[in-house]
Amino acid sequence: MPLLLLKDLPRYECLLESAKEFPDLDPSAAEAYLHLLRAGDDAFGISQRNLDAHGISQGRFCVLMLLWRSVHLPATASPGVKPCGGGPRTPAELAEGANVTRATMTGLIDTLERDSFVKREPDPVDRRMMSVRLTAKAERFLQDFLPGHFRTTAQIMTTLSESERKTLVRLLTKISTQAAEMVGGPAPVAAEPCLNAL
Amino acid sequence: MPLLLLKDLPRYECLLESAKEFPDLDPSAAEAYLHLLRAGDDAFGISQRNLDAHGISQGRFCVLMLLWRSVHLPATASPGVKPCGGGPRTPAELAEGANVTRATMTGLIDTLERDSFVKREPDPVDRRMMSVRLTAKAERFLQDFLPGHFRTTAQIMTTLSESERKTLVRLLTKISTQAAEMVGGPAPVAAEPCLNAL
DNA sequence: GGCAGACAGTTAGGAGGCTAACGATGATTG
DNA sequence: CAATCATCGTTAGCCTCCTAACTGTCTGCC
Repeated sequence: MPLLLLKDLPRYECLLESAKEFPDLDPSAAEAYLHLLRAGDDAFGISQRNLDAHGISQGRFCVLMLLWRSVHLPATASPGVKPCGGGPRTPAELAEGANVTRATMTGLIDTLERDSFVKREPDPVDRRMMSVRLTAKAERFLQDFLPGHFRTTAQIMTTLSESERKTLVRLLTKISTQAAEMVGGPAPVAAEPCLNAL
Repeated sequence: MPLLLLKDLPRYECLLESAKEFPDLDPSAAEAYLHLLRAGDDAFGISQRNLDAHGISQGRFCVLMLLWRSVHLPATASPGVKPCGGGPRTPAELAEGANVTRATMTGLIDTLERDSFVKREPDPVDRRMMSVRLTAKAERFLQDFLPGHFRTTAQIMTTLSESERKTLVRLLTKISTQAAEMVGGPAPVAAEPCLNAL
């Protein structure tokens, strides 16, 4: 469980109470924000539990899925359809896809290779690069593991109707888009000295 | 950024494609699940950026907020209104509130105390316990930091109308409730030997 | 009183992220 | 061709989280 998070979210009245002291506090925004993090962490925790039971970490699973995608959803899908796969092969591409640094990816591939889930091979053309490949063992593992994983994630969303899911995705996409704009924007005012100047 | 996560979510058609191979894959559920984790991580990342700029980690901030709540939202709020505060004081209570282990809380308090944000005091009654208190420096820091923090979280939700926020909270609460039920339920089938038996 | 068990806080060691720097290789450009 | 710069994968060291085990203190039952 990666997120260090409040266990019990403050009730709405408490947010209103705090808003008296901090005019910048928008109660409905804060409520939405906290529920988003809480629900995300809850959902993540459920699938984490599933992964743990199979002795595989979220990071390793992510790498396996990226490699699996590059095998099972090849770039040349049906004609006239944009390709779904053609996924990453090199450590740098995998790091990009998994949203981690290359250094972290080196560590992940190290342990995956130690456990015989992947194999490194030098690129015959560009000698700076490596090529990472799933082993047969990993293929068997995924064939075995994925159905249960999909059932678990489906069960989390069981309580939502199809139209509710559509609505949720729409709202979440709005949030992600807004977040991306804020990241692209100016960095937050660094009150760097505040920590030590007090 | 705690979540190791796919950078680009698979498009819906790709989920449909994969569902052919895995009948257990519910495309709309998977889509909602992935967007939830992505949006949660995005929102978390934004506020993380804010915290980083002030040299404070998410974990430390969480502890400070719990302690702040116990000071500024006392258990005896307005008459007839359920108390908002009366927050935790001891390391064990803080660990419970922040959803981490007591060992982790020890480490957090260690560094907070090193930076003069909190002070440990032995409990005069029960000599097993400690009492953790915010220092004046921490109070000043929060007074300084929180307005910007609240503006940031409010900005993330800027794109959502009041009714959209209400809807979002309602759907997310459903998900959290469902997740809590799944956690309480039976543990996932542990295919323990699968890793080494292959 | 005395002892088993529960509980608070800490310590030790491991896993998985990160940044910063490195050597090796390839690309670009005079 | 040679110098410079970019890129790839790796290493080293740090931080924060975790689990497991330990010490000291309280509680309950004889």
